[in-house]
Amino acid sequence: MSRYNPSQSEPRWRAAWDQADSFKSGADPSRPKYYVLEMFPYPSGRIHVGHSRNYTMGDVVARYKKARGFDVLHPMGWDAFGLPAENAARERKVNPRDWTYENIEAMKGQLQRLGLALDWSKEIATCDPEYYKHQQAIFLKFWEKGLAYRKSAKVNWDPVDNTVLANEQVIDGKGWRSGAPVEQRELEQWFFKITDYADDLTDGLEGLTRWPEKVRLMQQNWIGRSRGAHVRFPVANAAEHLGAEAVALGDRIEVFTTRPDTLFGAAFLALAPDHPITRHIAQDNPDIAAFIRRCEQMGTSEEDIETAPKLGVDLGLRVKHPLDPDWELPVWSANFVLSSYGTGAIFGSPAGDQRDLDFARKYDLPVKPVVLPPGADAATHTIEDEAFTGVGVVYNSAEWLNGLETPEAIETVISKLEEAGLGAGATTFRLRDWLVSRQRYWGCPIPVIHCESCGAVPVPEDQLPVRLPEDVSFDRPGNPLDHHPSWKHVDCPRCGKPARRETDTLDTFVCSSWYFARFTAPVEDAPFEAEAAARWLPVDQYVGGIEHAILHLLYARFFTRAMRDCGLVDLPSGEPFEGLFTQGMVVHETYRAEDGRWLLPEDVEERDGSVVEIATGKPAIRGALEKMSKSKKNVVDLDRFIADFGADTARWFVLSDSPPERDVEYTESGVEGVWRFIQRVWSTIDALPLSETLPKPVTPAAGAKGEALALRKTAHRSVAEVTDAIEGFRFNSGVAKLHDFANALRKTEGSNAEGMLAARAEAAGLLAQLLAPFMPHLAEEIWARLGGEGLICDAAWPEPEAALLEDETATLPIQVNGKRRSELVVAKDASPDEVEALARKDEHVKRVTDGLTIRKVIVVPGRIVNVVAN
RNA sequence: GCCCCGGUGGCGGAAUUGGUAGACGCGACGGAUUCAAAAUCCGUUUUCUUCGGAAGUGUCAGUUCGAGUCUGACCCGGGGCACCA
Repeated sequence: MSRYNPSQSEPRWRAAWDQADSFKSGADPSRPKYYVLEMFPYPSGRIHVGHSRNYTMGDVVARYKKARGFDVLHPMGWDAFGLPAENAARERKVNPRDWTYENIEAMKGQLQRLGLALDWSKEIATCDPEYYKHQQAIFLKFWEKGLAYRKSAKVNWDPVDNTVLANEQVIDGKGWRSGAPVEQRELEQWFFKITDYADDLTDGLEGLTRWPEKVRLMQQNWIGRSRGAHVRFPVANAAEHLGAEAVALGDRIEVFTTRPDTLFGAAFLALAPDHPITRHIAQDNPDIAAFIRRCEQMGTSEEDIETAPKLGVDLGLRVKHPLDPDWELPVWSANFVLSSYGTGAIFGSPAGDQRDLDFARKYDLPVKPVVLPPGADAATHTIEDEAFTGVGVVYNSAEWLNGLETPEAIETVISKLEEAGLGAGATTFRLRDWLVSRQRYWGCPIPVIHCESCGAVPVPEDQLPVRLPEDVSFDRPGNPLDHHPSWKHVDCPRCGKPARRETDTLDTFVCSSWYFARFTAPVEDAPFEAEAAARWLPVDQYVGGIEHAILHLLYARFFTRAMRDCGLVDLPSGEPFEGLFTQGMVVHETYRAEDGRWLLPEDVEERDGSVVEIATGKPAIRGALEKMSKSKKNVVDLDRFIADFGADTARWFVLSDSPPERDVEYTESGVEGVWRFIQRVWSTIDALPLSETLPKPVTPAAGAKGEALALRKTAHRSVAEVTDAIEGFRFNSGVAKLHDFANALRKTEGSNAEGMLAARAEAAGLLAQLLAPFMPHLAEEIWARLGGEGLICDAAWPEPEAALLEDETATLPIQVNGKRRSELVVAKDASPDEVEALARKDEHVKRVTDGLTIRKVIVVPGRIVNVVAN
């Protein structure tokens, strides 16, 4: 009996796949296409077992779809621009380019050793000028179309990474990479007009039925569409308080509200502290200037905001109620009004909004309820400390409005406002435009030249790419492109006068917003071939981490729409990813020394129930299970793992036990279990007689009886079950079913029943085919051993024989009053009456119903019998 | 505070439309093999039990002939959003 040796077997099969060009896409355009993609990696160094889960899942799908007859595109590339390369340059004095390409080479080898069915002919690296020159062309196209623009705005500044960040990259007020608290700076920067698509991006979510509900919800919340109205309040005493500039600032104050139906409950207007009118009045009013300063000094952290009291100051300004000219309202400035949302101004309706109520109570402003909650009595309903924010019936308002239900009242008020020319229905969004400038070196240069006479001028297309200079110095902080002696000095392409090159680079999320399109045909003279993109897009199955739920996945959806509208891609929906799967991580135990150092799991051991560091003998602390990461020292290197156990073990392990969307814990014993399984499968195959005497593995063992028939049933049932599991992304269930199947096959060893050899040969062939997407090397080895034709990766997926999926008899559980008491073996086509009669005669049923009357017997054919007795 | 997801043996988890709860794996225990160990193989493994059976899927109620699955309230864990008008 031989053992299975992956280190000998696996390289042989990878060479065979390479030689046959097995995974080349587009080989047969008559087949339906299937595009499967895993989020491409950042070349950070080396791949560990944690990374491999993502690629393995995509690979199962790719291999399965190929077997199902699809022309599969499964490419791989490198999200190669980014800060770690610059940090490496600073710390180790290496060139970011060299560092990146070395990592790419190392990681490519690792991915290849994992046995992934990838089409490497489509490989791309975003830091390659061949890639980013097209990105620069797309940028210029967006600019031409008004989808890219430059403006001065308050932006998020990361003081550690020394660059600005998009809103999406600020998590809890901190930079997404550095974790440093973000500062606000007024800078002139490039933006993409993602807000143009805010509506469409929200509406499009509904069609993404193969996306996780959770991701769609997160995007919906992030875009934050609210429908309501803009309402303009005429200023009653503008001349007094705003002076000659009243007209410039507007003699009306516009607010946004989602509840125009509560307009008659208005008690005040409130402006943001940095609203232009607030600022203007503050020029001559020290009290208000002091208030603004005080608001600016307030923290922006979660805790600060939660505990911050409502603060405000009366600006002295008064406005007229838009639907009642005799009614004047005071105008305040309040710290809870944000200048960045809506119009930066609100009308306070204290009975219907908790913040307004808190504010009104504090400053003694009137609280008039105008919405009557369902079931409440108009005569007695009052508001104390809690506002009523729900829907109901309007009262205490204008005659024409009283008595209307909330939705109708909203519509009615909007029409009245429109008639009066003082408002209109409106939709606002939380989403802001995407800030894409970065003050970094290792990114795609923005192809713009700044000229004193001509302004910002696009680099002519025939001069693209604008290449990054390679002779850069990281000796001082800041952007090396700014410090470069010559790179930024160019002549204006329009007037020829000396000008300055834009030294900002594009956010690396721009690179990942269209790479999936370039994969379809990475040609030289275009971002991608329009025809190829039209055939392959959208991606049928995308696999990646949940951490990109908003960032990458939202940007890519925007970018695809923008490319569509620039005529670059023919994809009417604008949706790049038809199916999305967000996989869980591989987590592993962590250990720390008492002084806080992270320790490798192999550097600690258990002594008398507690953990100690082997080197020092000092106690160590067992930490939480954490996602594998270098900084926590709990990674398992993929090369090391493959050398010890083989790629198939890694693949099988990361798919076992936990559902794909949840985390899976890395354990030595789990890995050993996989190793045992592989050896057992191999020895089961090895126990079959030599291939010459065996039927070919695809031959049905027709006419089997008894034990042989039972094995055939198990085999064909397994085909159906494993197929379902793969289709439904339940790889852990597929793994379990394959365990069952392999165990069943193994149990038939030594049986001399009639027709058994043929049945075993057939089953072994089916087992190999079902294993193939999960453990492709072992599957090839078995296939060859059985004398299968060609490579198993080229074989068509097996179809179960329908007749073998059904039994002639059914085992029905019998319940009495819902409790299982017995079971009954009946013919599959037994009539309900027969089954009922048998159930009534059952010994256990008789015993349990002794002394009771059987009221009813429910027979669910083929499933269950329930006897109701009392 | 709002929204979403989850809670099943010692552990990871299975049970896809309401129909035999605990598949499969890990661990543990017992046995075989061995001078011994490793490896391997066989068996047991939800709990209680008077060995007939009884209880059991976070808690409490409900719907149903029948609930892990559906409904309501609550408890616990995880995630997202957050003075967003």
